[in-house]
Amino acid sequence: MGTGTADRILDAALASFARRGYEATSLDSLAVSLDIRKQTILYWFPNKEALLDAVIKRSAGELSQILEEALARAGGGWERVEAVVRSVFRLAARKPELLGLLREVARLGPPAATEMTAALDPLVQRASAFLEAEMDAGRMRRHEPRLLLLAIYSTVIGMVTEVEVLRALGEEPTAKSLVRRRADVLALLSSALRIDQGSTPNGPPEEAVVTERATRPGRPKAAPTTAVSRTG
Amino acid sequence: MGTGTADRILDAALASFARRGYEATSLDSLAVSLDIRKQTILYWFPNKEALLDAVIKRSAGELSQILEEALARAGGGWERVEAVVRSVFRLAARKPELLGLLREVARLGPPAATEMTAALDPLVQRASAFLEAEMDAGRMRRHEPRLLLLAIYSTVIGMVTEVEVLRALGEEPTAKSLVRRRADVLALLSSALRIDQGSTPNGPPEEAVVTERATRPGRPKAAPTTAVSRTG
DNA sequence: GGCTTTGTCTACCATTTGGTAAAGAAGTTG
DNA sequence: CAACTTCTTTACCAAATGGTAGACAAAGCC
Repeated sequence: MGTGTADRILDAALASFARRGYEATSLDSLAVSLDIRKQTILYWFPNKEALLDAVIKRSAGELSQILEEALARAGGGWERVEAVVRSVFRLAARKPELLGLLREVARLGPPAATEMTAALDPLVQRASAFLEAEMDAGRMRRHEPRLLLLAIYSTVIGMVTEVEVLRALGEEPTAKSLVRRRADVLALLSSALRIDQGSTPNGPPEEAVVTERATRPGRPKAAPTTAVSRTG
Repeated sequence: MGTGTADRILDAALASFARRGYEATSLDSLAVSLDIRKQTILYWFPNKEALLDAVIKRSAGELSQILEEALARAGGGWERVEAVVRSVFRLAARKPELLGLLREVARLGPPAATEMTAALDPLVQRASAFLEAEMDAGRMRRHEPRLLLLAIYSTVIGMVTEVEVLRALGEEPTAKSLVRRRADVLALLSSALRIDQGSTPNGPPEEAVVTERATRPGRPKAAPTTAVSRTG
């Protein structure tokens, strides 16, 4: 990441906006965490909202770049869905703030959300068109593409950012759990969307199974001790 | 809802916490919207956090009551999933604040989330056990029950509360759109989870989706004491 | 009537917030 | 060196925030 002051501020702001929320982040606390004075922040960004805007702009760029690259590497058909999902999960491990910010901005609404929306719109359009094409080709079950996209978005983002709900379900937010969640999301999406399940038996469901095996050999739902009793 | 001061405060707080968020809701603005003084709020609730707690307690109770009733009326098997989803969508139309609060509390984390979690835990346990039983009975595709639950939760809540994402997708947050979304969610979940044994007596899933005759005939008189029209 | 309880209010207050003004400090350039 | 630009700081500030203390009115109770 950047070494310049502005970049350091953006990093800290991104982290705090994502984890604590925009309103709950004060310029002072941000400054303290960076060991600078609040006025330095206000020198680089005229006010708090401008800071948020800058964070959104940079993050949206990074986000779409990551997804674009994943798509560029990916093949066609279902592979593309998988590539995107994997990218998001990788991001959840490597830079969860980006996804946290996405969630926060969606909560904040306009004008913040408008900017994020605009930046990610090309990807949304591509995804929408892709889903429709897949349906037309008979490789996916037919649904309203936009709503399907929202369902996929919600599921993946939920699996990755809904820490409290995960906790409520007795799922710890560890790296190992993340891998399991990824496998499950892919399996779930596959059974929800794919139509070709009968024809190509072994090729497609590949990586998900591979990574899952990597977690632990004997994990067949032993359900040790408590099912769920997280009442901390 | 209640006519007492405490109840009116709870109503307004619920609405504002859900729509604007906890931090963005000031006791003063709340008081203004109720045409009372801030100190009256602090008379009934010792501090802001206690107010949030009370809102959560009441809302969690209402929420679980609604779901319990829906489950009590519902039959078995897939019908139960449908009943719950329908309940949530009905709630989204009739009292969206409850779902908004759920989302907000999940964002806030402990201690708020802990309370909500505790209150809804029985339902979570039932749901989890139910899903597992359905899988064991071979009526549902096998997945990790808790993660499946999270996926369902995320999808439904997303469809209902992610206003900004909906807007980004070109989906207007109207009542008509809500009905479409409900149909789509049910169809999606159906194709994702159900193992169709080919002996479905009630026709294809799409039909069953539209069965519910909407609650058109009689609206229950005048709205019971508006739940905060706007806040300064 | 007096006395206490209950509920709402006015009057303050300490802190925090985002933000302004302007003074250094540290180069860069003429 | 002096002027200028770039960056960071100190010194303030007005508004808003959550919260305390206590006056005041209306009941209920003896």
